[in-house]
Amino acid sequence: MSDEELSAFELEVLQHLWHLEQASTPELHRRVCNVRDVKYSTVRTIVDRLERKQAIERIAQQGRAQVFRPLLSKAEVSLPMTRKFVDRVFAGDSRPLLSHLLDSATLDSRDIAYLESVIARRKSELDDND
Amino acid sequence: MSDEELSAFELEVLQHLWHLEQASTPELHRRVCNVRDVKYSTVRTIVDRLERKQAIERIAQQGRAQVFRPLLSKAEVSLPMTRKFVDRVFAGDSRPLLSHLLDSATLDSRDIAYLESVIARRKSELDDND
DNA sequence: AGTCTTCTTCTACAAATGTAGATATACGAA
DNA sequence: TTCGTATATCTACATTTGTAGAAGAAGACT
Repeated sequence: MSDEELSAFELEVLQHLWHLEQASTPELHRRVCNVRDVKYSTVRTIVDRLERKQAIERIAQQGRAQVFRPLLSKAEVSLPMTRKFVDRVFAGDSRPLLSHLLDSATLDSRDIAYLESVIARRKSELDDND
Repeated sequence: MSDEELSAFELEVLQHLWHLEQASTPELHRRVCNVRDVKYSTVRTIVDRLERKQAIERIAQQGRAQVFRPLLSKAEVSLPMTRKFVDRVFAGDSRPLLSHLLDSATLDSRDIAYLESVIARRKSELDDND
């Protein structure tokens, strides 16, 4: 079930689709080109691979261009990828990553208030023997 | 400067080296085999690639076995990889990852106390206009 | 209707990755 | 000192990934 690995480039295109909700291949090509220069057929190949991996689906035709939308939600992608990443890079222990992010992320007061509330909850849920 | 990408398998072997501080190829093979079954020459290939990427170096000979040690620290590997991961999977915004980890990580009271202190510091460092 | 464009589809290809076999060789034991 | 075995080295190969060209076809413009 959608458990194929997604490559860096595939993720890049999927990000655009998440952002746009849906998009044609030419549109995706333009978006990618805003960042770096790649040929249309390159992007098209990535789109095909995403479709084969059932990460996106065709939903319409705009002129001769096909329109796609994501089949996988951000969470469906990011949760398993995060697990794998933590396993690979942090030997399964997410705490160093957590503390690094807490230290380095750009956070405004609202973010901080939210994080405080999550920590407060985690604290209240502690077993006595922790 | 050590800016090559490290593959999943290369990271796995490097994790063992970080843990052991140094190890011979046969030792690494044994460790990897504790988890899944791979041939000696497979591990040896990975070790060679790590050496070519200057992620590890030979430091000794034990009988006919060569002993290696990491040349890259955990931080030297995990910091750039984390940046790339956040870019790819979270479009550069680490906050969703942060809150997911804060929510899901296994934390004892000591961990929580530490995280509280980091948040307190971040809070105290807030600009007024944040 | 004819032509120009723009997309699609197919094919290709080098590099990286995971995986392993074959062959040579140096240690260590007998 | 010889021999068996554990290691090293080298070669190989399928798959995935990033990248793109060629050829055909469907819309759009005149």
